[in-house]
Amino acid sequence: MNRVILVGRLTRDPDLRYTPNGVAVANFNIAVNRPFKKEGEQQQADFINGVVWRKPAENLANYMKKGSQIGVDGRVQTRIYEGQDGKTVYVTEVVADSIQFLESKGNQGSDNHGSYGQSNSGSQPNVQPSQNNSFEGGDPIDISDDDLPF
Amino acid sequence: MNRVILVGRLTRDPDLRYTPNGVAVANFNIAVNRPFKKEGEQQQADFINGVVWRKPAENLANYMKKGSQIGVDGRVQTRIYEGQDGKTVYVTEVVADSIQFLESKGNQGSDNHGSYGQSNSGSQPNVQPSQNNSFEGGDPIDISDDDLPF
Amino acid sequence: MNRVILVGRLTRDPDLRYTPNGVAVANFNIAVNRPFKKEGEQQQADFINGVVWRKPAENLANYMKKGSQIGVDGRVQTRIYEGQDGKTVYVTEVVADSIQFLESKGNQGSDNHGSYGQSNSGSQPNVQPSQNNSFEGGDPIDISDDDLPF
Amino acid sequence: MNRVILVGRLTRDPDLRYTPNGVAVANFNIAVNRPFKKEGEQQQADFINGVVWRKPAENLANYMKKGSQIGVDGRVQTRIYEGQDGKTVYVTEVVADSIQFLESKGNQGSDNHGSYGQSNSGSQPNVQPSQNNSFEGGDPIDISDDDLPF
DNA sequence: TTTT
DNA sequence: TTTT
Repeated sequence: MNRVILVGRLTRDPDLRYTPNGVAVANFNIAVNRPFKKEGEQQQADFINGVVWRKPAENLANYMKKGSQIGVDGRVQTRIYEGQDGKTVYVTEVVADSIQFLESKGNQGSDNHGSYGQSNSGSQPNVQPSQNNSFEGGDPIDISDDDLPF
Repeated sequence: MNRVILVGRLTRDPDLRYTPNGVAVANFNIAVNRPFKKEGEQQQADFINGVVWRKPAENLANYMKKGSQIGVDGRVQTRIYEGQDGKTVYVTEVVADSIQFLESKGNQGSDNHGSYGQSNSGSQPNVQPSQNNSFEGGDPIDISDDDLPF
Repeated sequence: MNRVILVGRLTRDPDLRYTPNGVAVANFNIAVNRPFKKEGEQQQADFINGVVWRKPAENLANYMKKGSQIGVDGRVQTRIYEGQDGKTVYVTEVVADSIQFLESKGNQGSDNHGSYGQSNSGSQPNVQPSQNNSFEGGDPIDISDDDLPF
Repeated sequence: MNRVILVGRLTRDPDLRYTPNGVAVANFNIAVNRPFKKEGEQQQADFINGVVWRKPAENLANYMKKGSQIGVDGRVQTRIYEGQDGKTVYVTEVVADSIQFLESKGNQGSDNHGSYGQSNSGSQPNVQPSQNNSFEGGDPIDISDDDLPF
């Protein structure tokens, strides 16, 4: 039994890539606001890394961008990899089984929600396979179909 | 919206400590088995870090130990702290609102489920405040009541 | 362990009432769309009854109305009561611990989303205690503080 | 977004049937204990109806029985049917995507956990298609593959 | 008695 | 640094 449900906003555009075997995988990060405790306190949030595979990965990259509100239904995954310095890195992230697009209408017709510079939000969707296969802050090496959880 | 539900087994005895203000907090790690994919594959699991505060922290440390099966209802939390080497460490963990003890009967009357040596499972419960306040693999410094999520 | 998370739209305005002791309780029903199975199929939904107590009940009635999108975090509750015909009625509903308002911006500035007539959406919020204490389709009799789940 | 997680005990043996097309479907009811409120109060529980399809339905009927502790991961479903008296009946139940068997070892070697009489727990598993297709307290008529949620 |  |  391992189930996570989150509703939050993407802190950057989803990062879509493809495994050597052509399987789509998108990494994303969402800000999930914590409930307010006290008057006058500023909003706090958890910034949670997520991964999603195959068709939902492409849909996420095609339709959602920085600032988009999404619902995530998935599970908590832990994995380890060796960092550049040879040290073991421990990763805890959410693997999404499905992602719901909230606010889709309001979002579509509007501006780019504060994305800029390094971001590719706006007119052209970021669905092209990346020329470099490293994950931003993730496993830089061996994403193969053997990693697929299904 | 931020909700996590896990059922798994403690990979070690819960680590109960107290903040300077006397608030109980327990760190734990549970192995949550993944569903079997194929015949003949060996069991895989996610090893998820958790924290629980106050009374449920003391209950966990008093009644559960390495190998105990528990259900966790909580939320995903991310936080950062500065490591010994001055680098920022990113932590993703589960903050438990409540913990259910599964298998309590079988566990009570039985042996110590493989705990040994450095473990304090068995006759004496590990509820005494620790003389040193550092977290194993966590924030070594400032645990005060201000950190409390409620 | 009993946890439910829903995201959907109110099918009518929330129905806010007060127990004899002045405790606020709101009944609501939300339509939760099922994922599309096939092209060309029409949208299907589950229509789930919910209850929420105290401050979140008043907030729901004050800020949300028919058509509003909400997230619900709660538990499944079953209860029985005796119907008008003397037969036992079995009720399964969701008791919300917390409700998140989604789409709040788009909703505030806009029209009344199809509410009319018998509905009180619009200018005057429906927070006044009702003169009659019966539940629409629920337990018609004894709502006292003893029923409170906390 | 529609997710339910429950941990509880079967209040009777699962009821396994087959659709005319040979698809397995099991109905079950689990008691989910509520958290204790006060010292001296007696344990309260919610008694929740569930359905599960295909292979997990057969596994549930084969391995679990009245009293077995299970974890359920699924969604809330509402449906209506016409009762014997011609009145519309509203049903709210949990459709399980997956069911985890808790306590499996302790359960296997032990006695029948209080089942008796009308129950078929014990040596022979209740996997045979029933000669009559009515659901105990459910839709008495048309269970066809069209009802399958996947 | 059903929402977009 | 991983549980049954």
